[in-house]
Amino acid sequence: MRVRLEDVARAANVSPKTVSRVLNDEANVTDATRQRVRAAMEAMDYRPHPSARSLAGNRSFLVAMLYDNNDNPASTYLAEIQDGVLEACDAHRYSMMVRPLRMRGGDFIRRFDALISDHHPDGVVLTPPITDYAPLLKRLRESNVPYASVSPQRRGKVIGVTMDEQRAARAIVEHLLELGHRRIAHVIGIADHGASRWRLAGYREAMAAAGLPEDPAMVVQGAFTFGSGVEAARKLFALAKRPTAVFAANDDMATGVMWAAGEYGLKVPQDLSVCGFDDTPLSRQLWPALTTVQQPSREMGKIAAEQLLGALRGHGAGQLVQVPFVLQIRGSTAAAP
Amino acid sequence: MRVRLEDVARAANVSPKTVSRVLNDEANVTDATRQRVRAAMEAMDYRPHPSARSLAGNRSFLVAMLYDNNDNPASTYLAEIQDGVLEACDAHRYSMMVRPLRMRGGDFIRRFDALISDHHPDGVVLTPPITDYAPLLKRLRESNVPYASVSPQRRGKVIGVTMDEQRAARAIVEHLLELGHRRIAHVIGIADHGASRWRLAGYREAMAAAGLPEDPAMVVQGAFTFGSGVEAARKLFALAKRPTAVFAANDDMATGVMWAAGEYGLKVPQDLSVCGFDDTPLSRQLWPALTTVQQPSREMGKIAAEQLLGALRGHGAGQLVQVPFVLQIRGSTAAAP
DNA sequence: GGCAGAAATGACAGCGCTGTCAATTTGCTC
DNA sequence: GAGCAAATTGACAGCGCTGTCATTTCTGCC
Repeated sequence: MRVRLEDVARAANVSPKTVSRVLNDEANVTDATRQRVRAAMEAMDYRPHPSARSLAGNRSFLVAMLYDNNDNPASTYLAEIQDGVLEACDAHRYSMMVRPLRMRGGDFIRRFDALISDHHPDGVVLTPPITDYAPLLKRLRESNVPYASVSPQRRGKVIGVTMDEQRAARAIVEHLLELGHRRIAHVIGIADHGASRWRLAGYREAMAAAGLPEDPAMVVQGAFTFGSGVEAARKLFALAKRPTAVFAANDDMATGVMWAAGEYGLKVPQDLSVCGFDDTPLSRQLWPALTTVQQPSREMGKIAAEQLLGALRGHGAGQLVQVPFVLQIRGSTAAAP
Repeated sequence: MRVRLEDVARAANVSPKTVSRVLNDEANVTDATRQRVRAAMEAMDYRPHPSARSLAGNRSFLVAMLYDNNDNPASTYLAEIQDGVLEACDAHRYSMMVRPLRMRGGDFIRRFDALISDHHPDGVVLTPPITDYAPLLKRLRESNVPYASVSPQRRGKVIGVTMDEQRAARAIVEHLLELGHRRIAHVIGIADHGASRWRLAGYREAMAAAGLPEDPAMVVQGAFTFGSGVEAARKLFALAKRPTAVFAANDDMATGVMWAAGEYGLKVPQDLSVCGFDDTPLSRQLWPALTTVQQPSREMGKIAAEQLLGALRGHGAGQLVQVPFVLQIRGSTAAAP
């Protein structure tokens, strides 16, 4: 039979309420009592019943991780974040639930509300691009549900984790500049994603700092997918003065650019340097391997969840933590021809 | 304030217990009453409190999806299964929780027990390679937790979903044979995964049926990773009589084979045909794109969860459903040189 | 040693449902 | 229309915890 809190109380010779206090790390328990109760819990392998705790205490010990399954980034990126979030939740004895929330198609507010009233999460972790949907953020604040973002965002009083995408993008373009490239193209990601904007801004910043005027033909719209990278590259390669280097806003599009280069008989990196962003496993498996920006996704998920849980448990308000990026210079970039 | 079952009961002019009966689709409620209660629920946007239901009814409405985060297959594969499982759970108003369970390192039984007593899932969905760990399956049965597998397994009285991997492997090797290949190599996956065994069996079957004696040098061990594919291929290419075609047990290893081909100056598919298994997104993004076997992962996750939920809700015992595979013939295979 | 105030502990109700079983209504048969 | 079994409905306790508030025990201080 299941060991209940009451059983532990009897074994430790205290009232159930005191065991509850120990369980929840509350104040006003002498160290001696706390020890005794802890020992009894241990000895009996006591496991509190989550539903009973939730019902009586009016909290669920549940964190929901939201992602957009419509135009989400690479699934490996999400999987890594998920792993990190899960690790943090486990450490704090919270459960985690993942929830897709399609942002295209209007009624996401209704679906979000349903999620909240169906599952009662104590907090929510937002992943890109959901982090960029202002109406949802507004709704989150209205419903008074604490949340943390794994996000390129860095403004406002948000808690979670971020990376300086603009500086990373600038750094990778500077790498191309150092290799002697001047005609450097950029393939933009989905327009309304924050990530796209910051990566573009970093590209522009680097080009401007190098004294290169912006050539509109060198900046083409993509959509974060392989196919969109192929199409964007075809436009670039059809130009009279084609670029010698392409910085695509993510690895999938960069892969598309490399594919298109093959079509046009351009050798990477001899004729064309290509770089991406994200450091997906794919980027290492290409030939040549892709120069890209690595972000510590797993760690970011973990940090975001920790900030959220810290705030939930009243340990301060939660921060917006910035993590470093790493430039992964690999075979797809070389000196300008 | 929250709408409770009692409120619905008052509105529909019945007892709380009757509302509960309607909520749980129980028998012995007249159609008229059922209608009335349903209408009241709808009108008040009633959402049962999961913890209260769980506590009183002694079930959690929770399905746990287990995966091995040690040597798991491609994360996209898992992500797709997860999506399918989630879809089925949502449809039946169950929650889903994903749980990594590292199989290397012995104490997975203890960690599994902790998972059960911490979260009380009503059922469990197993993904490869967890499906192959007999001790865990034994423990599942002992603890009386219903489970379904997404699995290459096809023997025994298991419920879930399966694909005929052996026949698929045979089919892809037959495709190579039809192209005129005779020296066909196979790169095996992690030895104790069921998937590896069946894919190898399919390879052997096809070769034997074509009257080709098995050449031990043509069968090399891999580990489902890109790197292991590279190494395996190097061994094959170093042979005096190198293969004209390689069938790798998954796409990641096939990608490694293609990489190694580049190192050796072998053109794919002119000098070497390569094929894989899984149809990961990666396989489409290579150049040339990879010939491979597509399995409907998302659908498989959904079916497994549906079988499990059906059994949980007493609609029969649950089946082992077999889904079809699709051979994806793409640019990486061509006539033998 | 006695007293006030703070700290520790406990009693008890109740969170929102469902299981059990009793009470009531319905549908038949004669 | 009485009598009986089956179907429907309801009363009530209780799932395992925590919130509230009352009670007891411990401090320090005069």
